[in-house]
Amino acid sequence: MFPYPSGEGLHVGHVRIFTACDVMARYFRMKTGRDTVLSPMGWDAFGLPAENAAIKAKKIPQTMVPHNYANFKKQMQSLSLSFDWGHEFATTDPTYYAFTQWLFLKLYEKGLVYREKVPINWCPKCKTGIANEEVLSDGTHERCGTPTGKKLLPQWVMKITDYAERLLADLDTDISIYFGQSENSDNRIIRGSEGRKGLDWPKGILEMQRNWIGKGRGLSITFPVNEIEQKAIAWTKFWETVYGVTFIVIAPETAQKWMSEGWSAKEDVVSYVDNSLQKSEQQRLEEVGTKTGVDTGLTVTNPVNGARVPVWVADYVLANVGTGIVMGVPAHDERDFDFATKYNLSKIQVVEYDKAEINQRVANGEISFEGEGRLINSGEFSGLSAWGEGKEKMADWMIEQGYAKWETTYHLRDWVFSRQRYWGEPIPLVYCEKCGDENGVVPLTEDQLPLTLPELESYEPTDTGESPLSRVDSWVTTTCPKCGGIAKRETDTMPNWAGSCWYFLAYPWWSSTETEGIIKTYKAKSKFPITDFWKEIAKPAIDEWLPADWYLGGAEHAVLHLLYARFWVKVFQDLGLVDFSEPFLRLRSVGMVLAEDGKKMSKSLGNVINPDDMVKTYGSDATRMYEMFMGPWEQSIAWDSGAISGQVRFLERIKTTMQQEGKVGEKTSPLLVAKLKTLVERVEDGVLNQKFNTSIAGLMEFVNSWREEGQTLAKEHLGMFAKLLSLFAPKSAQELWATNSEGSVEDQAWPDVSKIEGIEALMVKIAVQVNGKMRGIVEVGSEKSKIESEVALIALADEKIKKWVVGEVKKTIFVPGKLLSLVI
RNA sequence: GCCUGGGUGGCGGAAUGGUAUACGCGCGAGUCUCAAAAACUCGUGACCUUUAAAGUCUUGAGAGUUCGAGUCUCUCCCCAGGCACCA
Repeated sequence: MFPYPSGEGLHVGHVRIFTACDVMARYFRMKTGRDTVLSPMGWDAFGLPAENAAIKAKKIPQTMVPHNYANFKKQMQSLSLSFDWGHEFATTDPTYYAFTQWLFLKLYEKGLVYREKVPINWCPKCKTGIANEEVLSDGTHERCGTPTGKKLLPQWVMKITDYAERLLADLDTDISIYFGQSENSDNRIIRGSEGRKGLDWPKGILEMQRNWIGKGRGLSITFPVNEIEQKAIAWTKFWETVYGVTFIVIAPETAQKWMSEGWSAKEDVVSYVDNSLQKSEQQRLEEVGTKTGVDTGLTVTNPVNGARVPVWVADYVLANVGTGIVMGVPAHDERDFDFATKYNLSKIQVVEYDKAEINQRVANGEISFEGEGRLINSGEFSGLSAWGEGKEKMADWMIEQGYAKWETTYHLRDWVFSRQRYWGEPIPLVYCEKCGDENGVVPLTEDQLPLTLPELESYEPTDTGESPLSRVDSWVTTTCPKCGGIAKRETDTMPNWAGSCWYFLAYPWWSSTETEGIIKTYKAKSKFPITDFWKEIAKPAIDEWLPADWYLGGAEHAVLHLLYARFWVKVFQDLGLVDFSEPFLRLRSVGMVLAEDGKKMSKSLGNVINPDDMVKTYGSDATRMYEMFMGPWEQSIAWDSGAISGQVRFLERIKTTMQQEGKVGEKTSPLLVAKLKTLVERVEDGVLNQKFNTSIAGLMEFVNSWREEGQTLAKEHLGMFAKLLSLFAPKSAQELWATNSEGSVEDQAWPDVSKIEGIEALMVKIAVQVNGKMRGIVEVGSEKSKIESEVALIALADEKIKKWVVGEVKKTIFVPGKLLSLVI
């Protein structure tokens, strides 16, 4: 995942992610060939943090942002991160965002972007509307931590809900279909992913996406309202309790809708609804648990038994869950129980439980209970099992009778896409009174892209929800692309997710030196420059490289970037712009690097570790090694400034050992031949499973063995070791390589284990157990170690073991070359 | 409440059902030095024991499967992250 280049520079957390990327890239280049690897880097540079920092510094982001990413790049290079810099770009480059705008227009033309005046999440500090995904569960804005509110504003919204089902179902995409598609497929290593169903992503992130999409299958049951022309359609997964409905609750939003459709509600209902709708997200969250509501005076008829029950309005019913109307079944739902108890509404038990105590308390109206039991008070269904036959038969019957129908609901809401801020891609739409659509909108044509962001001296956001761009008359006033008359530009900008929704599609064909020029030539010769460019240049490169085999980054994007990018890719697939439905086949999420005190690193706590200082003090190799060694890569871990000295010592020891008399020679000692073979596999295994700490431990063990008295390494094998080391410590490895060989170690092929020649150690240690307990170790020749009778003979002759073998050996278990277990 | 990870020495952690505590940090002793640092060597889970040998115990708790369990099964406890008035 490309970083957001803040003014503070690289964080040690970035170093952890990008070193891992680098280690893997270096490994694959050696293993499968330089031309099989694309390991690019770019800058996600639009958006709030950069803009806020620029405002604070009284500068313009256009000059500040390039300065920031130049610094990031310098830091990355000082860490020997071997990205393919020829493909570098920033999302803020006009040539880049011409494509972002073009892709936006593609979505627009497909009818997936609509304008609506809706109450949206509003951050009062950043003074902009934000998406649902950007509001944390405590109601604060994920960027700045400010409590958000609601604001009614006309917004551009993306219909991500149209793709809800595919976003959910494709999590189970068989990714093996993608291995084997590209030209480089023969070389792609899919170890660890074979036979896997679904995206090879961390379980937790898959689960978070499933929860966020929140598919629910249930019944919509229609309760006709007696007093006015409305139907209360309640959605439920627990329709088997429908005979227990003693009231209906509607959300304030639903009440408002009914009022707008002609219901003249009582004064207290109107004020309750007004009041609730004004509550901020924060307030509503604080009030969870204390339920309030008002009797509307309306009643509905329960279709299943003709019972008339009252309709209440209460804000514990959420408008965006199901239909915004729920059945009140206080005997079998905790929330309904609380509400009914508070307002003295009746309770009817419709499920009887096995546990007498629970059953009695439900019958007495003392508690609610949800669980499997037998239906009672449920007409012809009484006596059937509540979650089995009863549930099934009741559904069939209600549908047959026309009381209910199946309905699948999703938690996912459409994506609010406009931002009332300056530092984002301008939305390429204009308003023309003459030829606009129902909203007055005309899209720009692609030869007019990029629509560049004007440079402004003052671009502070406003409290009114007006974009800063709206203050720039000269920019806002334009001509209509259709009729040529006077038109006004859209002044909202895109969220910073826009650029990151497709950047991975740009890497394969982007050239930091050539793309701008090529686009110019396309513009000169074609009315559809971007479309033609995509077809002729971008698409073939995308076909060759994507989807991405490995995607490494932080878990904080689980339902933000990772959801949005999947959505766009699916749309692009439908538009024929790409040929795949999932952008990232294998995702790995890095653990956080915490400060030494175990807290999050932050300027205000003064506990930040700066990678530049580490490089200066210990060197880039030791810094990289330490970050890869400090713990399992996917796990959060606190920085330990003492422990990095271990890496410095290790790198130093390699050099001093090499200089010692007799350590490098013509032949490798038998012990080291065997160890080198396992080391190659161990390093490889650690890299492919992101267990870099074990790879490094292996390298250390090998050096420890080499340092033992009498152990010699042949020049050839020392070179092999240098190759392994080069993944983690490229500079030290190159020094080592250069002592005996020409060229650059990173250009070499990965060692082939089967070609490691030399005599291996002859003696093998076999563990001996008696009745399952370890009782000794015997050394036998490697040939004999594979033969049970030979090992048993030696073991039983061993004094230490013999004394535990009292009586007859009833059974032996033998693992060739490893273990002998005797059962007495 | 639900979901997903975890729980192993003083610390970070390692271990296809087969020698638990690899590797590193720290700590202790020693070598070198006038001295210190660095470097190097040795030691370092607990108990018993003057020491050693030998032994016993030990991977959150308890049970089970197995010749053999950190690893598999069940019950429970705790920690971290995510979701949640989701009907």
